[in-house]
Amino acid sequence: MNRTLRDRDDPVRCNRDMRRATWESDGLPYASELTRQNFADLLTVLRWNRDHDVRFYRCTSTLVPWNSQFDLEALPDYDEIRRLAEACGALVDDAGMRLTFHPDYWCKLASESPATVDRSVEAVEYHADWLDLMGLDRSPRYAINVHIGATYGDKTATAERFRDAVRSLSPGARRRLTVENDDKPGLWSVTELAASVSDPVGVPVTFDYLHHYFTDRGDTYREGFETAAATWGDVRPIAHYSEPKRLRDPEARPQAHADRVADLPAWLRERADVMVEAGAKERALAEIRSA
DNA sequence: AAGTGTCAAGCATTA
DNA sequence: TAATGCTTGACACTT
Repeated sequence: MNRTLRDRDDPVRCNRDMRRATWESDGLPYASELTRQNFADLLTVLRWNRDHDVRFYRCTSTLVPWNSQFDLEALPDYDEIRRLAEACGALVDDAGMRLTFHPDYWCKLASESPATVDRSVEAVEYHADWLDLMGLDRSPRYAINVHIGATYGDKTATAERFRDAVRSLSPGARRRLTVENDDKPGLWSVTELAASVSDPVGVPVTFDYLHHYFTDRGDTYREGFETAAATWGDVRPIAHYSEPKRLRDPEARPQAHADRVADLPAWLRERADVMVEAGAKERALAEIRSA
């Protein structure tokens, strides 16, 4: 989100949503209206980003609320929504910006439950539909970034299920999928992802700097990044950078992200497009640029 | 008008 | 066995 635009008297935001009861009573027409407003505001955010030299944007997964329940073409305002989406994509492309999605925590492609896998595959697919609607390349340049996010007590079997889910994706979804290292020691490190997911089925690994602290397996940050970077082929790698909130607030969980960042490593910026993950969002970026 | 608790989706971890 | 966090807003309800 963009805090500057969100905090205006007339807020600009792309995550208008509704609850189940509203979906059941108001259905597609209301979903269409929210989607239209979300895309209209996405265009405003992207213009702001272009004008302020913010070249990397993580878009909300609530861009099209309840999209698991319908196809985009079914929306009453589809034509207008498509025009707005195409304008968003053209702006991103013309300005050389990157735009990524990060499906929510319940997107579990390697779940032991086939129904959960089906819903998760469907979630990745509708994120890909949005990127297609915007006319953006089917490439991890415009990533749909997920975590495996679980082991189910058996990493080998979990990796196998993840690979099967990847193989079941449509080309537009599969070619944009990336997988990120987790933030708990028992879960997935960059080395494990590179070996069990990237090498066999070609999914690039997003290196998250803070998460590497919890899953480093003895590798330095640079070593972890190099392992991940090698999985990106011709596409410039994505890295996530954030600092622990605990540096400023001793009560905070070790995994919690700080509102701001102080030190964005130069070596990382040289090799990757870096997404700053900070509570203060674009303000955190402005502050390190002016420092 | 402003504040509070709960809400579609899944796991690992901690209490 | 039950909270908690992951992110933040929608909505119903209370003040």
